[in-house]
Amino acid sequence: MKDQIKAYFNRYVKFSDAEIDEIFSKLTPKLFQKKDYILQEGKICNSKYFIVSGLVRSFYIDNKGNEKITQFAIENWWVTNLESFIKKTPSTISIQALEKTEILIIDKKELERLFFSIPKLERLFRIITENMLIAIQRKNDIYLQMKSKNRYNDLVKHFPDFIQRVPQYMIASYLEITPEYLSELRKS
Amino acid sequence: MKDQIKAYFNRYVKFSDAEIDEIFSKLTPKLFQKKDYILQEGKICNSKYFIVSGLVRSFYIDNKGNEKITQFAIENWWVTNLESFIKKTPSTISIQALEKTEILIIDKKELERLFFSIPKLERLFRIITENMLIAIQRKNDIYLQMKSKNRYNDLVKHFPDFIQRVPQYMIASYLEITPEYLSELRKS
DNA sequence: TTTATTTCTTAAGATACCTTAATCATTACT
DNA sequence: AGTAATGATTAAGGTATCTTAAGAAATAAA
Repeated sequence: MKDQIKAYFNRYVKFSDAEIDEIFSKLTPKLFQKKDYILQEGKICNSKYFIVSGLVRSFYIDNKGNEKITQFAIENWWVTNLESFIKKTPSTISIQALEKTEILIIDKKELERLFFSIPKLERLFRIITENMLIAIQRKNDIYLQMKSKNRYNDLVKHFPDFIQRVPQYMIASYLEITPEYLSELRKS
Repeated sequence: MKDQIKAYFNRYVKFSDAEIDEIFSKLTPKLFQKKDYILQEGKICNSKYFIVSGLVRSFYIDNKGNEKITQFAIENWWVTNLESFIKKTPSTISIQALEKTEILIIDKKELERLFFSIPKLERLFRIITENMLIAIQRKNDIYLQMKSKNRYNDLVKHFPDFIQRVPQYMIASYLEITPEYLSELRKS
């Protein structure tokens, strides 16, 4: 696991082994079983979660009581509710494991301390945040332009994993359509 | 103008006057008239743009030839096409002034140099990027949950400025509906 | 293997939003 | 002031997607 972390952290910024050790010592591993909650809506999110293996979803319950999935995340992705994390407000989303999932937890205060002791880490997190922003903008652009049929095809093409590992009704939720309509689309 | 910059940069991180001077010396002021392009689709975006005063929009042309506005930005906001800026790929959007707009331009290479000479600046930009991510996520959530009638009401409530300063058909584009349908909504 | 639970499909009727095209209102130009 | 250009409204008919409700299929539990 430490090798995976080392490779991941060295991807954009080079850290010494001593720095990696220091960072690693602040990461708390935790194993989540399928359906376990990593973060519950309404709680304040004081951590960022690094997925070592497995699959999770972020979702909230809309005013009609339906689950709306905003994100899937797999190995080597970070998940958190950034707004709650930054502003210490109650989280508007829940994060839940869809498979048995190994996670490394970094506490907000520990991360702040690490930013001061290892400024390069701040650089890494700036870059990660930029990449997230790009990803989320790209998703929006695609959704803006495409009808749902094409959004589904796009997802199948770029993330075939998700299609296989996630039930159809969750895919529908992520695509912002009803499961019934997705079923309809798949026929044609 | 320098006072405005100083206040802005000191909002999240405290800089010395010498540091502010160094940063300020790398910012190139430029005045854009209404309808001038700050960035053209297809060009590589090598700068971030800080709006001192005025109003701009980001937009692209969809496959039917319609303009789709993805963002408005006013004084004290940064605009850029992050994907193009980071990956040096052709920009998928254009940025255009909707009013006479004063801009400070920071070149990518200069910014990288400043990050090394003033590490605190990296911190500021990490925070700015996080705030942008939060804003874009919030917009998405609102758009996911709300029908267009409510999205319009929400915009009127939170950004009354835009409604007054921007023609209705651009508001419609931003809300992802046709001008005709927005007109319909406004009646009721 | 049987039963229970979860997931997927089908179909009919409803609604949000779009398309087109014409008219009206406003602002800018000469 | 008069004409052109731009922006806003109205209305009719069409399409994408949702709602509800029921039944089929697959997976998990007993």
